[in-house]
Amino acid sequence: MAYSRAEALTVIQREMTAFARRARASAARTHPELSLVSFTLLAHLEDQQGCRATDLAAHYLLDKSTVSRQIAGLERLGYVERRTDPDDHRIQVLHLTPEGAEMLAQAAASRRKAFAARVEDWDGEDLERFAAYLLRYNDTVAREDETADAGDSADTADAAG
Amino acid sequence: MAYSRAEALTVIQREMTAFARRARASAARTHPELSLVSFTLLAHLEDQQGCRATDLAAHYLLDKSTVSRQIAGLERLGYVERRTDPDDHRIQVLHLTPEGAEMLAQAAASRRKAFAARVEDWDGEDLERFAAYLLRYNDTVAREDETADAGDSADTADAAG
DNA sequence: TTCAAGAGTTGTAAAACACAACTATAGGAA
DNA sequence: TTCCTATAGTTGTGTTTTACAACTCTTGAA
Repeated sequence: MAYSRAEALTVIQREMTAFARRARASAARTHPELSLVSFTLLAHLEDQQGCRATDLAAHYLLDKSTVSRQIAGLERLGYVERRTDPDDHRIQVLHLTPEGAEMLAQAAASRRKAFAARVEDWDGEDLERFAAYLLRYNDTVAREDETADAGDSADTADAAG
Repeated sequence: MAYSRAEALTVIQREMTAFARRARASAARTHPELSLVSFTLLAHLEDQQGCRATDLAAHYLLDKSTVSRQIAGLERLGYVERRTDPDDHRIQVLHLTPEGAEMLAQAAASRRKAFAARVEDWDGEDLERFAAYLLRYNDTVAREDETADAGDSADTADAAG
């Protein structure tokens, strides 16, 4: 706990990145039937109570074609359904099906179990603070993306990523 | 700041995952000539002052074939060199070349710049705590992997990813 | 000397991904 | 109205990342 500001920045970047590098493999091991991508897309649909493919692409910095194919796969599996917006037929609002919600819940539960074990000796206050820091950081990134959409400085958006 | 423990867990998992999902695209945008994988491999080589391909694979949960090809690419680019261990000719200790160190420094600097801007209004103490939490969490995961190697409970290793 | 284990490479295939070109819809302007 | 531009999404195509399996080479121990 005697970091300089610069050291803290270095550590945060390195550890966040290490975490990110492991994420895919970890998810694949714990729940082979639902990749990290699929899991996060379903989770976002649940969180948002449905949204457009475009919103998913923006939120996860993916090309719309990638999202389109991912969603097509999830639809084939029966986890996602499309509801065309009655006011604008260009828009398909994506929703979890009951099967999708169930699968998400199962995957979340097994992930959650391993995660909870990993932080079982953490103090509740530390967990809260950790959560708050992550939220604060990710909110900053999200706001950058919004302004980047308006302007053109997309290259400054989300670098430590 | 009035999360229950369960809520904090949920938030941490969700936000870490969202971060992980964006990481690749972000890295690609900020520094197109050095992918997230390449960057992390080079960074680990610098951090460890050289290591084996096997160590990289274990640390990032990648298959040894994946690491082998990544390293081959970095070697072609002149960023990494191999030094066969004189005592054991099976082992190739990987090291950054001066060019690799230079490239890493440049990529780190541009990532760092964007990152620093994102947390510029953060209090130093918060940054320290955030860094400490990440270290603490990742250390737990690393220890799990070690014990998993000894035993056979690889499925419990690194689930929240 | 034989043999099992570790380090690394290569063959192969699948998945994720981006870019570009396309269709279709919507909404405003001439 | 017609035309033009923008948005939402799909599809064609090619690259990259990745894992698994089979292989070579080296080591060390039986």
